[in-house]
Amino acid sequence: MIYQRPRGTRDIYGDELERIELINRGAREFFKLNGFTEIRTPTFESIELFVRSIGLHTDIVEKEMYTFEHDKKMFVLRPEGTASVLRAVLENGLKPPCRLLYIGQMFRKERPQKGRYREFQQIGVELIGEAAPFYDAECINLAVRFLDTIGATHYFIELNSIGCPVCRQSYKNMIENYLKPYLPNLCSDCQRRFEKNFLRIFDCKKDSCQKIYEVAPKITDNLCEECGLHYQKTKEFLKKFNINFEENKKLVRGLDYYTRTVFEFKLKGLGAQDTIIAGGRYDLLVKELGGDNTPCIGWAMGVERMLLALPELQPEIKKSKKFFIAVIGESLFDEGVKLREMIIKNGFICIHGNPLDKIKTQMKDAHHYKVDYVIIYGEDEAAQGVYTLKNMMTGEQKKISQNEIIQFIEQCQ
RNA sequence: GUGGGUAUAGCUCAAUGGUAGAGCACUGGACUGUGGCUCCAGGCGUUGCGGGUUCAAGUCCCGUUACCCACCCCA
Repeated sequence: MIYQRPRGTRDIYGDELERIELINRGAREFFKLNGFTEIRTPTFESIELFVRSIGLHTDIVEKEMYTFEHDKKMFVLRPEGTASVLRAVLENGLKPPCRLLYIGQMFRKERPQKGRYREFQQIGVELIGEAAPFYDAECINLAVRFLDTIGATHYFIELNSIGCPVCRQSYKNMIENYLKPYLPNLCSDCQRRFEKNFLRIFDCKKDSCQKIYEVAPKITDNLCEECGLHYQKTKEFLKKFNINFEENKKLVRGLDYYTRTVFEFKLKGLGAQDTIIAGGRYDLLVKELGGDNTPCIGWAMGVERMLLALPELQPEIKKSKKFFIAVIGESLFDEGVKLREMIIKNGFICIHGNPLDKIKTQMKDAHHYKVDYVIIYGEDEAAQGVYTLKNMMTGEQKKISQNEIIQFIEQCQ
């Protein structure tokens, strides 16, 4: 093999592509009906946009993003959708509140593993300019109902609140004091997280660390009054929506702009990357990007991961009947063209064989393409004014008139 | 970036250090207007790549690349 696709990329075709398109179409339809507008932003943006939104976690920018320079400016293949969408809202002067849907490829320079690729597709929604807890619940509700329409079921929802900068700061003091005696017992990763991004310690996968965190105070239990109330109301609305969720007080986010509600939809049996939808409230980000104070909430779904987990739960893709026209001899070509037009007009798939090929070759082609019916039209048929219709499943064939074949195609399911 | 596993025909995989094989797929024929079934015929593939050990390496050793899984990270 001389050429190979780059690490972490995939060639998508056939049934898999059809399933992805089915989900995309489903998303457009569903969210349009729920008052969303689709937005398509550039696949690359100025690097400053993401540096600004992600903050001073510069190692993410350097290690995890595809960057390139052009005309002395640095650009980056977008690693996520939210920053671009907010930039577009500000740049185009869209007036909040607005509800936006995006569908597109994202790029992250991570080492690939199960359910993690360097180029992947996300479907995401953002409710921009909505502060009330109802919208936290509504945002999750929309995800649930969308998953319903695409036939996904075996997931569970984890919910938490990580508060605002005020409660986070006081919680930080609390947890620092609490963990100080345990610090030497934590793994080296956790010791680093403790310094750089302390909420992330709860993501540690080591039992020895988790044992300590299990009984440590959680931010969820130490929210300020407003954040606590917001969380309470969110949960009440979720119950009114009849949505089952598990509170996970160790569910956190890596970036600072997240506030209050965070949630993930997870699937068992997916491997280490088991989150199919991740979302949360980000009340600080628009201001961070230079806009007015604008509370927002949204989520994004990884489409490939979704598909990887639920191939069998995809709604059956309707297989349209497939015809093959085997015209024998160039002089009869016009007849085949007419037949094909009629078949396609009726919404069926039709492949036209090469009229210069022997019938045997054309039959083999028909078999190769797994067609349902072959219509043979050669000298014999032309002389008798009929067509030979062969059912490739049963092997039966019969000669029928032009009217009969039109009737057959029109009644074909 | 770190760790473990894997790498043999188009695909899925065999081969106690001793001549590289099978199934499927593919091509042709039996079958000159009929695919699938049956039968017959057709594969010297730099065993990922580069070194080394050995009389002898797909097999052992070192390096390297790619893939898979996990860690880190996760927007």
